[in-house]
Amino acid sequence: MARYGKQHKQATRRRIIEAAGRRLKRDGIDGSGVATLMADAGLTNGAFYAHFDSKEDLVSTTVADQVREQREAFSGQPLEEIVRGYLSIPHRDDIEGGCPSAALLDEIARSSDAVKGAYTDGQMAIIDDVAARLAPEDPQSARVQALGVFALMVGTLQVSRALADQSLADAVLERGIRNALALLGAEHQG
Amino acid sequence: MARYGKQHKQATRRRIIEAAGRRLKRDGIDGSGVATLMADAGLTNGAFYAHFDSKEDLVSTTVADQVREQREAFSGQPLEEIVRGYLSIPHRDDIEGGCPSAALLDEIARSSDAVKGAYTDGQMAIIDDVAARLAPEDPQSARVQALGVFALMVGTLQVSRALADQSLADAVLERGIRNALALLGAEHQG
DNA sequence: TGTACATCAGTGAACGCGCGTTCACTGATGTAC
DNA sequence: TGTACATCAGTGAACGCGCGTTCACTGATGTAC
Repeated sequence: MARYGKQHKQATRRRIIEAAGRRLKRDGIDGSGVATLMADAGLTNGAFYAHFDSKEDLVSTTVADQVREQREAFSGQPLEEIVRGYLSIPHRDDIEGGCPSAALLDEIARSSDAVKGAYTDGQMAIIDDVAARLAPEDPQSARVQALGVFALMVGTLQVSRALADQSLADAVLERGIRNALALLGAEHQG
Repeated sequence: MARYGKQHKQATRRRIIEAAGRRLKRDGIDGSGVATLMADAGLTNGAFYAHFDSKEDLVSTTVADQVREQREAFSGQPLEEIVRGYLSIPHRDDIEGGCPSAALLDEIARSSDAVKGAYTDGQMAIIDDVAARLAPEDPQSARVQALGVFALMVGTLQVSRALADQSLADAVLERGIRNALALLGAEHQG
């Protein structure tokens, strides 16, 4: 029935989404053209529409995939390790391999509802994971706490990336770790 | 000598820069075309190059102007009022009139060195203003502290803007205020 | 086992459009007399 | 005071280019016999 192996097209689709994850974080959504995104996956522009309805479809799919990957990267790690890894120099210096929120948050905010929805759904899953560990008995308050810490981490990474003065940029990361742990610890024990 | 009043062209330039401030924050850098930017100022595309060397020139100029305006908005206010104003619902809901960092930080990070430099210079002036008030006797540590609080505020505003659930978005702002004040107060007294 | 065939993933040229930029021009302005 | 003029801010059409998208096609694949 199927002329090609069943996994063939699906594997190509995966390849496009993974390459797009890196490209979008590096060059932004508006800064990444369909032809470039396809070339990154080793294909030409024409094949694109056999895999996605539109560029927006790819962007929604990729954002969802990126956030899911971020969630997996966090899973199983102690909270303190998550914070230290997130606010590390390697993560700061690896925009295209790093957290999609830090790279794309304000462009996502300007995007269509489909993209925003894909982002929010995935991000809230991460928040709920953390909240469940913080205070399973008071999920509503724990969510807000987790979001507060997450916002601090995203902002800190962005600021550290924007600073030209490297020793200052490094110091901001260190301070960010201290601040994040304080916000986690105080509530956790209180 | 001058056929038009001296202030005429200068006033037009101002008009372009101010309109561009709003447009860039609303639609992003890549999302704002020269023709649209000029139409916002009540002009046509052709006149653009009598005022700026290139789109990049306008972007650098506008980013610098926006950050300078943000600095003025902060000046004279007590730190606590700055935090409460920044993390307020009106500011969250007014992207085009609000803080350029919250609207554009990750797009600025992807821009040319000219744009990044214009941003960093202005932003560090704000940071130094705050640092001088926090701990004039230890400017280096106060700078890092001020940057840490600023990063928290930027990240919190972005996250609050991205959340679809409004009551959650509002709660994140409230928590952000508490967190920012804690980071200011602890150090201030320690 | 070897060949003819149907499938369909991927190619590459073309579409209309908006981009940043250039330029010949228009016409309102302030000045000179 | 009224007119002729030089200035120059702003107009609008045009440039080459890359965008997102479409489509006729190619050619490698697995299947049928």
